[in-house]
Amino acid sequence: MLSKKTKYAFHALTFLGKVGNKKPALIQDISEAYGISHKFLENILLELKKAGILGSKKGKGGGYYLIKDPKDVALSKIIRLLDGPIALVPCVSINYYEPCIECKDEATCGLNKVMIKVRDEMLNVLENKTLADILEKE
Amino acid sequence: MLSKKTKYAFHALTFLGKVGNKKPALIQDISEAYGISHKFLENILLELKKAGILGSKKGKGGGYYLIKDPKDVALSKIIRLLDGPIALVPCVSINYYEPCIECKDEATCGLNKVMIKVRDEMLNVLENKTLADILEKE
DNA sequence: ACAAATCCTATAAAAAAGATAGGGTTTGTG
DNA sequence: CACAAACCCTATCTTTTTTATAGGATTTGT
Repeated sequence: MLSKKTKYAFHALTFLGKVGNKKPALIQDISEAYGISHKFLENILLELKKAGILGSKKGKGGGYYLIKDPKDVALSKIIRLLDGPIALVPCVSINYYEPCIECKDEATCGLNKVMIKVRDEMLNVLENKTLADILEKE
Repeated sequence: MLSKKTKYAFHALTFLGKVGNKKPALIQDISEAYGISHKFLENILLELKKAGILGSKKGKGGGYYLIKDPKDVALSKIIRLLDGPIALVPCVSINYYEPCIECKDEATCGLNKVMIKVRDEMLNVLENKTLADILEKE
């Protein structure tokens, strides 16, 4: 399951996508819209900013806004940023690869093989669906 | 990612599948084969037994053995048993459904829609691939 | 000058996962 | 029968991860 962090990120991005046009929205407004703790959301938005997805403006009239075109923000990007690997086992992760400690030989591991298949099917959706697809359906 | 519990379950099932023919194998032997703690694995095998996937025999010459035909053990079954939901958000889980607290209206939630798609693609693999597929590739 | 708002980092609290402990029960064998 | 082998069961402990909070620093508009 996705962490709350990631889910909240998606909701916040959706909120900002609806506001649109680089108009800054307040953390406050987003957190109230979804009943998310202000401070928790603050950390999340900051990460999204550092990743180049959001921009921000300080002081009165400030807030966060979407920098990227929603159709250029793949779901996979957000998940990887906040949750880490998408794959179900580390030994088939593309971005967070690690050998499985209990596995002596990856080449002859049957689990490895089927998990590659699962990963590919997940990525097929998550890399191709974007924030724009979420917005379109709201 | 899958928990270690689930990964270990897959490895243990593979081990037992290779032994085959309802010949009981010792916890000890499985745990040594993969470097898994004996006691931790014991709990896992017990759960698999309670779920009707494994059988066991006590006393000398005892152990655990596969009750089911490997091709009747879908990967999804093992994951759900030990890890819970396969879906990435609770509001699209088939077996562990829960509404998302931050979501006011599921019907108009864009995230919900794309996550149904992800879930279906995952299930398409996980319901159709079985222990037999893992065994075949080892 | 002041207030509004983000920025930053640290820490606390809660939950989940991983691991261990230890006695109970069943069963084969001499 | 006695005994040892092996699973059965449930509780607890430890570690890690996740979730949440705290509090001051910095920037900016009026």
